[in-house]
Amino acid sequence: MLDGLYHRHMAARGPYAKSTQTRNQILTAALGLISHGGYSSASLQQIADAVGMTKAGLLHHFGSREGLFTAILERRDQIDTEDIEAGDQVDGFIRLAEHNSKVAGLVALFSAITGMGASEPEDSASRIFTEVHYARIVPILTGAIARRQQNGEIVPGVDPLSLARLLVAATDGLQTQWLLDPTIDMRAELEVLLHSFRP
Amino acid sequence: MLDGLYHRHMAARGPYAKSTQTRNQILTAALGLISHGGYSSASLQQIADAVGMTKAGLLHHFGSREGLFTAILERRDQIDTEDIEAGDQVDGFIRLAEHNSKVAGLVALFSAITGMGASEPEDSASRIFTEVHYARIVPILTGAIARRQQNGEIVPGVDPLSLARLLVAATDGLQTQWLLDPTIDMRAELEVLLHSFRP
Amino acid sequence: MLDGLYHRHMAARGPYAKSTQTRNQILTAALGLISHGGYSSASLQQIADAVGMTKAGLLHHFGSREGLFTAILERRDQIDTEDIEAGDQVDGFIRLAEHNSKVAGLVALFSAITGMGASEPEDSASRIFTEVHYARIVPILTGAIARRQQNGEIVPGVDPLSLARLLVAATDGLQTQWLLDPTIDMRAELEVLLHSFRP
Amino acid sequence: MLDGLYHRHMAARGPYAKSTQTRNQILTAALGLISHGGYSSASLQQIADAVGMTKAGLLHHFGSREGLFTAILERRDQIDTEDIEAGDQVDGFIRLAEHNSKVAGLVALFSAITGMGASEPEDSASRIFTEVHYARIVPILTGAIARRQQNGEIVPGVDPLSLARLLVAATDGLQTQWLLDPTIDMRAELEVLLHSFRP
DNA sequence: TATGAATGAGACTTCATTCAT
DNA sequence: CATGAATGAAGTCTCATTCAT
Repeated sequence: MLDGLYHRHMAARGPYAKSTQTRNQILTAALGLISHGGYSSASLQQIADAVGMTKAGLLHHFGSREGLFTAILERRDQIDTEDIEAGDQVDGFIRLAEHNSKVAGLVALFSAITGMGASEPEDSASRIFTEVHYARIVPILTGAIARRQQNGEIVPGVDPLSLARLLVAATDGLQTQWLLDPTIDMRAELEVLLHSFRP
Repeated sequence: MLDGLYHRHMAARGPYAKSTQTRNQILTAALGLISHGGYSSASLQQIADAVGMTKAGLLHHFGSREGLFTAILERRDQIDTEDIEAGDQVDGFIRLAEHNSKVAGLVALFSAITGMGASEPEDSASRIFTEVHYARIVPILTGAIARRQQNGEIVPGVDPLSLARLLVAATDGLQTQWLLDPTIDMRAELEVLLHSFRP
Repeated sequence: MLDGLYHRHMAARGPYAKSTQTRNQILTAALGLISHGGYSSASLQQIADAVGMTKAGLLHHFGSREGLFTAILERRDQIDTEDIEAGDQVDGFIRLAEHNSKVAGLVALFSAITGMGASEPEDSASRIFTEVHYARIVPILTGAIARRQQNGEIVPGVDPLSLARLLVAATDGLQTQWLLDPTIDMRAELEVLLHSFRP
Repeated sequence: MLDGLYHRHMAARGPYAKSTQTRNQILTAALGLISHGGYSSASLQQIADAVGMTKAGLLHHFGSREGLFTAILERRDQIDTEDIEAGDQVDGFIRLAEHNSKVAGLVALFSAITGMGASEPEDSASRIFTEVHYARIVPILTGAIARRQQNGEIVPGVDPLSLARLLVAATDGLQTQWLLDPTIDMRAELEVLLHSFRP
């Protein structure tokens, strides 16, 4: 379709530039609102006000409120995954957990979406994100742990998949605790966990 | 259980007889709805329909939708705390995590409320529950872990508070994963974690 | 009716003394609230607060909110009727209209109850009051006007019933206007009306 | 009527096409319900059911229940005012009073809104309507009466403003009586009143 | 005589979403 | 690409009323 070509063409320099910029403004505004008043207070109306658009404008870009929120997490997840896969994957995972915790609202949004999403119907945006997230991160860590085991950095008796799940679970759970008490040192806690599995 | 007798006694003659019964019906209906359609689909209207009341009737008893949901978790938390304190506390905690996961909807509700609550304003019902929950369970486990350490059942080098937080975090995180994949054996996972801290 | 005698008797010394006093306090408080915030703002809760009772306490005395309001008007209607019948009835009617307009809230209550009551179902308290009120006052004035006609004080060609209705209607309508603009001189207006029917 | 054409024109293509139609359906349904069960029984829920909408849908169009009711009266008031100003104004007023009394519910609504509104706070919708209504009709009649006086159709000694108020008051009051007893001939009653002011 | 609890009804605000423009 | 209008769903507050004590 001409339409596709037209849009791809324009994207390089034309109206899509603005679109991408607009989308990023929206996502940033949403994160800011979440970090202030929590997940449930970040309504479409509030986000729209923050970026000077209407609710319908937001939905034009993201389809739904949940779609907007999962777009934030999805974008972050893809960046994170690339980073993790680039270097040592276990260390990368922990490093990212700590790093992301500095982005106000991101942990809160992740906590809320996965907390709710896990019980939602299968076609819900938050449920889908949650499933994809775990389906992406757990295998990566499982592989990394298996490799460490072969290198003798992790005790041989433990199932890599189990440890990967534990590591992810502990990270998620610690994020929730950290939201309530930011003095918690997530990285140190996770190091304690990993250390106990060293030979 | 003494608790049961006490309540049954009150129910038989006090002015709250009907109230207690009604409240329990409401809480049970709410759990059922959550287990079916997830947290966000359990609206006041649906719960009201399920127990044959109006929305205003529910709100008379619980003040708000969140108040209703936190009442479920609070009630469970109190029963659980008593059970945990009665015996071996670390084992009790793990046993309960597994046991509660058999009550349809309870894990989903806990996951949603703590996931959202952690980022809500300080006066929000879900935030308050979440804070109280951690303020209750972490010290209990910290003490239990310290005692195990003195008995030589846990390696001496680890900070009991850190391990308590890790244990709670892993449990919460595993519940989320379990909601998505109920084949996960939460108890076995947690045993792996604890085992790694044995001398 | 014996009932009337009985109540008057008990009021003087028996256990009803307190009741009568309480009822009067309630009615007075209700009138005060109406004069401040209008009919619809005078809720049972507000009246109860004003007299230091509970809503259920008020309803014990008056059965319903409308019952309370019509009790005020009914009591006033009976006093007024006696006054009117005692002297010249047309003058008495006009004098009372002016006199009552000095009791804050009374005109407002009458206006609201008759305004709504006229369209309510037949068993509604406000409807019943409204019907009884007109069924009481119109015949009295009809008779009085007929007598004035025979005395030559009113032109002979007019139907006494028509004029009575006109007089009552004008009085009611002027009360509404007076609520909005208290500078209106109700008595002077009604004198203009009556004057036009003089020979 | 030009007015009709104009509106029909807009309805055919403007963005408010559906809105105007919907609003009229709502107003008509509301009038119907009032004529059946009285002012207080016409709840938002009932009106919503009658037009196949939800309560929130109604409130989108009218802001509040009172706003809906005053919209009915306001619409009628504007049409009536145009009609009155077109011809002889005193006759027009009386003719309309009689004419409107044939629209089921309209008199009941007017009676209820003005009866209550006169005592409500200044920012209440019913209060505002009531004030605007009198501020519109009384001056028109005052002018018309003054002109009749100059033509020698009304006795010279009477204040046109007083008579205008009396005429409006009598009309409003008679409407209330007519609601209770529809055999009352409002037009004949008002002719009696006007006749008495002829020279 | 009076109360607190329970409860339905109603109004209204916020919210997300759809649709036509 | 973005908007305003329309609209259903939901939560929450106020209110009147009933009932058992």
